[in-house]
Amino acid sequence: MYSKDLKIYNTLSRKKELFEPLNPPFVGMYVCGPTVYGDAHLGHARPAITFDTLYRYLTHLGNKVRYVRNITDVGHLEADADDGEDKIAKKAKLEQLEPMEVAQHYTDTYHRDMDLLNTKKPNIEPRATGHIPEQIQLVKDILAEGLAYEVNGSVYFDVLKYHEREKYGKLSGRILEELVSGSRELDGQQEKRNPIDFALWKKASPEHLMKWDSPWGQGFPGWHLECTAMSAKYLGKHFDIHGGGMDLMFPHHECEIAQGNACNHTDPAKYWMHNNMITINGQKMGKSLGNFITLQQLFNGEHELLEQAYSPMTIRYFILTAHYRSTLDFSNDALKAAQKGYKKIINALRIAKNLKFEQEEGVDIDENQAKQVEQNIQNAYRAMNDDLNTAQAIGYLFNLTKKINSCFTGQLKPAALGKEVFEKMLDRYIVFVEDILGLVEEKADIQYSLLDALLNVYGDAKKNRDYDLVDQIRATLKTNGIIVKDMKDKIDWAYEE
RNA sequence: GGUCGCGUGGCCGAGUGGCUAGGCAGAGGUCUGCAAAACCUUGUACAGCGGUUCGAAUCCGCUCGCGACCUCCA
Repeated sequence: MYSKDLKIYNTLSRKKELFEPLNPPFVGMYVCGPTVYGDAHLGHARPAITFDTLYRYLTHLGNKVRYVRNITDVGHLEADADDGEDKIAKKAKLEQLEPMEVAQHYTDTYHRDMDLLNTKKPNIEPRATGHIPEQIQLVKDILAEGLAYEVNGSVYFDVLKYHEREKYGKLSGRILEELVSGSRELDGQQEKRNPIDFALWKKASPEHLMKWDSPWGQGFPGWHLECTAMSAKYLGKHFDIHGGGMDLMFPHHECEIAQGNACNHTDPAKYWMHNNMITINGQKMGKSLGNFITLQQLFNGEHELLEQAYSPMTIRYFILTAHYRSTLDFSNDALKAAQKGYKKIINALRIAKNLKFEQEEGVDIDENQAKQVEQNIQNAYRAMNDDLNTAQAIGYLFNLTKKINSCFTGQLKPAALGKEVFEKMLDRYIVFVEDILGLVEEKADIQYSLLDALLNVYGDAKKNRDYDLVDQIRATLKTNGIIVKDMKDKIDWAYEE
């Protein structure tokens, strides 16, 4: 069989490490989910697809994975906000809606978009607002440890004191002294003993919409607390994998580590994984830069930077063609190329599902061809095992694509591969494309039985040399995104690339 | 300013001391009524300058360029 030794890059050690579950075959995986106060955009797609693929691959390798991804429906404090109003509440006022109504709406649209990208649902998708008691308990625990202090109804984490016990900054590589000297004075920091301290619990102003009773008065939980509370609740105090975008490394994940160590006396996760960022035409995506593209805009092409619409599977494929730790640049040229590549894979997938082995007289096994097939399968696994290198794995899949297409057109006889290798090739190809990479066929808006009937007419017309009719059928199908494939002994169709 | 990372052929994007990445685009070919699809062939790429080495895109140094985080953000 193929190697199951998966190596993943652990941000904590800055090295690729062999992945060894804490309690095999069970694997606990926590990924930072969206803050639901706006439509899902490109930046949400990458971590969702990256960790979906990890989830799929870990499962494929035989692990029993519990995948937890939170919904942040308590807005985080805004950086420069001096009114203590959180993101969700702010948007709510703007739209005259209840905060939970806003959260529900964007949770729904997030789910819709994630479904379109064919990401599997997490096993548990906890909401921050559903875990206020747990978060209050955490604050109490950290206070009891003497690593937090209360000021005017807010509670702050005492980073310096924590640092005496456990190093602060080990995930992001920050040096505490530099953080202290380099931090800026922001509004509302007068309460803190030190600028780098962070809020565990924040006092709510009277006009603040989302607030809860606590031992320190009415307020709401701090930036980083929900992940500590919910990961511990559902995965335990020490679990296998914690994932998220690189931008969350500091301060969010650093603070989670501090909180976890403060109250649970252990690092929350054994492996920390971070996907890199996305750029658009070489530029960082940002609301202020006017290149903020939502997934829906991408799917329907309605954005001034987009020359056309790009389907969800094109986006998924595109994201998988780069390694998750590399930055990935979105451009029309790159996406158009991705669209063609995706369709090439899917056309071969269709073929792989329908091909049957045929033994033929006088066809000997071509050892060289058979060996190439074996090696490409092995290499695809090796690539995935090497820190989830989907880009490289796809490269090997394209080599198999050629073999599959050749078998279909008759240029390579299945018998030349031998039954075992041939069937393994088809099986592994389907498993890789559909189960591991999560690439599925986006069906054209067309009835397949009618398509077959039309192709019969097409075949007859060809026999009768009625080329006007032949061309007409071709043209009609082409407008529906279907290409007719004429081969020596048969006729088939494919999605237009 | 501090910390970290990156610069690969026309484009995208793997690789990271010697072994074809791959896709898109381009060129030639097979097939075809013509096409398309598919397949085959085709690209002397690794920012620049030095250094280490038998050998460097891959290691080291410098220079230039780009980016990320430090501040809402995935």
